[in-house]
Amino acid sequence: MPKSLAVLSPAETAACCSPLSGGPLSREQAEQVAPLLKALADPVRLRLMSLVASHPGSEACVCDLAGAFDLSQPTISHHLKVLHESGLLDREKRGVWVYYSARTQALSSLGALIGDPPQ
Amino acid sequence: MPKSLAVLSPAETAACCSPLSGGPLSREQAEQVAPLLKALADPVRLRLMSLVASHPGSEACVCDLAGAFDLSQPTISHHLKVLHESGLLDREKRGVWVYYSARTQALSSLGALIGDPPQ
DNA sequence: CTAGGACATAGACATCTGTCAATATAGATG
DNA sequence: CATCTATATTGACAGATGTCTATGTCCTAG
Repeated sequence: MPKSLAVLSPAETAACCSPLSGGPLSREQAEQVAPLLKALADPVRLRLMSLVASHPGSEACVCDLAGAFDLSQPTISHHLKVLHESGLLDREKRGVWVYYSARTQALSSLGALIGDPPQ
Repeated sequence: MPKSLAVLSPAETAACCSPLSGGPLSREQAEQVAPLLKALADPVRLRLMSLVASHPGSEACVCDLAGAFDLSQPTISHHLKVLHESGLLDREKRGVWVYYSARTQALSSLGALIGDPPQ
């Protein structure tokens, strides 16, 4: 049975209920889920998510991430902001550093919506 | 163990191997997967995919789909083309009608990459 | 062969997106 | 306070994207 949505973030409520082949998505559902996919649908953001998610504790400082790309610091900051605002990354400041952590529940809900078989 | 990729379509090879939190994606991997997500990352295309995937036989004629949207026929045709070219929909002409069918294996590989736990 | 219907393509246009350089903010340190 | 370092914000700009109208293609029916 579907669990209660009351305590879930937007990212989770958007993707928790009905796999793609389990029935037509409503316009409202589609408009909730699409921004999450859009946030992931960029090679840089995909790599950022995978870098964060595969770090110990599923969290990483910006300084751990930026070096992996041939992009300016503001560009990395921009992509992290997109992922954060979509609800896929959490953000926490510690001293001078900012740590981003993966919302693994949002990711798995999203994966389930896209890929899980009907039942 | 990872299955052989030799017989899989681009859509499947892109998403078959390594869940997001299982290790950093390479640039090449990210550049293969991102276009699939981009194809799905639009509310209209999400609904099209779910409409096709939940039709009997996971296939539907354009004429079954267009009525569900308040958009012009060329716009629907455009979105179906995007989904087809990304490898998420197959396309088959039968007489006057064109049937699109969901590549469920591509969908589930993609879902697994995004959402599955590390092991 | 001609006409009609189903779908695709072409071209136009406004909006969105990814990137950068420049600048701002804010915490740590001297 | 003055400076340094880590990160964010701003503004600009080229290119991608979603939508439409107009038109083309291809099959089927008379």
